Amino acid sequence: MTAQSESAPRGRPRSEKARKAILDAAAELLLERGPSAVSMDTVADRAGVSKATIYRWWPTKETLALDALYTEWAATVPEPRDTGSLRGDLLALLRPWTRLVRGRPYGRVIAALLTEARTDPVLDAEYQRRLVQPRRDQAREIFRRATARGEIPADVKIETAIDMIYGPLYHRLLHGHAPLSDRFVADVVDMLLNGIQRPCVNVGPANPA
Amino acid sequence: MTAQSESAPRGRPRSEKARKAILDAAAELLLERGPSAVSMDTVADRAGVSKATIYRWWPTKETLALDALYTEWAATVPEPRDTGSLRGDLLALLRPWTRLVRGRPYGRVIAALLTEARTDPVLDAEYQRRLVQPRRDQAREIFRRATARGEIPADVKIETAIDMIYGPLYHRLLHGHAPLSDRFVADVVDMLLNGIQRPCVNVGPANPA
Amino acid sequence: MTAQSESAPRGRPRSEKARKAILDAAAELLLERGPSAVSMDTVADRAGVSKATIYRWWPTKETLALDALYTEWAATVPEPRDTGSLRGDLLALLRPWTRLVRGRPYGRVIAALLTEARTDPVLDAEYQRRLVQPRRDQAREIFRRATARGEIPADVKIETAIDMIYGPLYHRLLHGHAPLSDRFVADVVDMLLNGIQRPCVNVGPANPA
Amino acid sequence: MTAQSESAPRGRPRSEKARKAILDAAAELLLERGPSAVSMDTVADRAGVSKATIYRWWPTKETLALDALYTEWAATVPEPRDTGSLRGDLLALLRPWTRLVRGRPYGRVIAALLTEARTDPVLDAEYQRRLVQPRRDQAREIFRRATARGEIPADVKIETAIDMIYGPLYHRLLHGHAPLSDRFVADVVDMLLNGIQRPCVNVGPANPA
DNA sequence: CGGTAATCGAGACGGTACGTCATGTCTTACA
DNA sequence: TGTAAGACATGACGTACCGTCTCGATTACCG
Repeated sequence: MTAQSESAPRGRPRSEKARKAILDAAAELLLERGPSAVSMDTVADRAGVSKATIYRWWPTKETLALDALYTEWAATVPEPRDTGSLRGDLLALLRPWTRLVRGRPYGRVIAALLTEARTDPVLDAEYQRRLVQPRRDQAREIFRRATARGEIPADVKIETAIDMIYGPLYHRLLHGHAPLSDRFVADVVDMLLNGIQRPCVNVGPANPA
Repeated sequence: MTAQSESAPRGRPRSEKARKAILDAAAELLLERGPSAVSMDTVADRAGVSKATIYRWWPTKETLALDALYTEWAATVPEPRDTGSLRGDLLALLRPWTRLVRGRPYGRVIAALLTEARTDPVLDAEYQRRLVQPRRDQAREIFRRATARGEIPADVKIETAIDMIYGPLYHRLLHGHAPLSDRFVADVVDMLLNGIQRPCVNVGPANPA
Repeated sequence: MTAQSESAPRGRPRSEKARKAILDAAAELLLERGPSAVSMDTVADRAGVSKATIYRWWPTKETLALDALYTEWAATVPEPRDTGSLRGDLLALLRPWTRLVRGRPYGRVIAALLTEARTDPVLDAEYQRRLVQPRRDQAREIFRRATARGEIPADVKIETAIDMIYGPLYHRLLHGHAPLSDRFVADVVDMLLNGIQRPCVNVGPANPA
Repeated sequence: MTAQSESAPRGRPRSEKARKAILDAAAELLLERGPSAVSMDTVADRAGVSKATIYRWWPTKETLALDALYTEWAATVPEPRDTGSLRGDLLALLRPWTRLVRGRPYGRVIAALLTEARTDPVLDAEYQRRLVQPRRDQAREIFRRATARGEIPADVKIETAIDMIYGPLYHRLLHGHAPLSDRFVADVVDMLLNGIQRPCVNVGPANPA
């Protein structure tokens, strides 16, 4: 028997059906008609739910959007495994993400969340905790393994390196000035690993066979 | 008789005073109270101008915001000169920009513009033309000079390299997970130039004294 | 079990307080500052009510004006009783109405309603139903009693006779070229009853000397 | 030769073409799309004329509407001649008018003018002078002739009698509750002449049985 | 024939009101 | 207590007129 930390819940229990309908409606609107189409009225209407029920559980529509996005992503993204090399690990982390992100107009959704997060510290914290940090934690672990393998020096600034990876990807996602192709992902990884400064007198290619 | 390129402007001429008042009011609201505070009513009120006058010249408030931002930036940003090395050129380009951008909450403003630009192609084109491309043109020229100097191989993918520079910077600007310090800028540049992969048997440091 | 003619009213009930405040504000503005002063913004402001609340219940400001006017009049106008003669009945019907109408600038209000009613069939129907027909029904009943009494022939065209009564009254009300005095009302009634064509060799009591 | 009270008119003379175009456009809009369609912008646009030119000569759009209406009517209405009897004179006066008025939606135009005239004394005076008094003058003259002929007693209140004629006609024109037919006009005239009160032992020819 | 002066077109301007829409709160009845 | 229904205050939206204004261009006269 497990300890029941919750006191007995009185009254009508929360409707799981309503919760799902709301998140689904929000995600659908978010991706198909853009963040500006996510009005509480529209979500309520489409979810067949009362507006009060939404406000009961989500304080703002951005919170709802974040939750909807998280629900979509959490279900989709797998945990990458150790491929044996830094390059391989990074590609294994980034490729699925870029493929997910390319398929639908996530750029404007994330931009909308960022707009609000830059103003609302509570939303910001939640955004960081749920969408940003998990990815960075994965990357951090990958760099840690690379250090352990001796692929990179111990004094490499990991946080900066992570920004060197995700920065260019988000840049294209949000600015849309060029496609977020698999090729681009590989180039970003290789540039970070090897640098661009004149033919390095390295032994062998970036990933020694 | 000289060719008259302009046809005679008929009717009352546009009020330069009103134009400035509107842009100033928009910029002020944008930076002090955030993009959501830029309502046409508020701008009109603060600029002492009729709403119709704003709509006469700016179709949407995002267009206005973009114009206001551009006006601020165009006046502020200097043209960087040739420092003699790729590293020096990049730092000379990026440091003034990061200092400008750090000083005020530009992150949310740009995020708001991006949100709209991802949906409205007309705004997107204007955003690219006025805020994105000029910076990228500068960076492209810098990399071209570096190639000419022999600092970097001719087959380096310049566009990707530009994303490797601006990506991390915009990443911190927009996500705000870590500060956009001068130190960070230097680290980004150095990582791009040298890579992070194990001690390279280069001749000398990145910037030979 | 009793028949429940009303289905259970769901949701927040309509605010009776708001309804009254709106009608009062509208009537006040209508009569004190004229129909052109009845803007939705002004009514909302004066009633301490949201504009959306007004639009929720009244589709146009003319509908609101009609409702406000009806509310004022319905409360004021008594049902006339049988005085025993056609002349007495007509005077008993018309005198209270002219006194009511004289007291305040109803002319412009009715003119404004008519302007709109001549264009909008829906408003017209409502205007006829609530402000015109009740009066004509009263007059029709009076003429019917007079026919029964033998005061007037059975072939008198009642509808025309009603227009002969209300026409001159409305004419002075709307055109304002001469006062709508009690004297005028009596003269209109007498002219209708006796005609103006040379001294009639009547025995009758229409104007007992 | 008459004395020229005007000093020589300096400057560019008023454009007769513009004047006509404005009045035509106003009349057209007034009758085809209703008084609410007569906006200064629309008239200016349709007349191919600058707004300033309209304001130069007409202070308000109601003044313009009145002028437009008067221009139409003045051209249309003939002066009735003496038919030899009061009844004939009245019918000769009223029938052309009702036919003119029936043909187009004048009701709403007049209602709109009245609405404004009840508030604006200047417009009211102009309305009375140009549209009301000429008609009443004609009617007054007709009644005067009837008195001279001995058709009606000398003590008949002429002004009231005129209201008994025009009142019912305007009533149907403005309220639209019944058609303004030739039959109705004749009935109004006959009711005024003979009264409705029981078969009068007249000798007169008003309604020869 | 050139100067003076009013009118004309075009159209920008500061306002006010329009009617709609979204936000977030509330009140009620039902589950 | 949670939920559906829906009324409510607030306030921005984008549009349409209002009446005023500032231009340059036009068209008379008058010296």
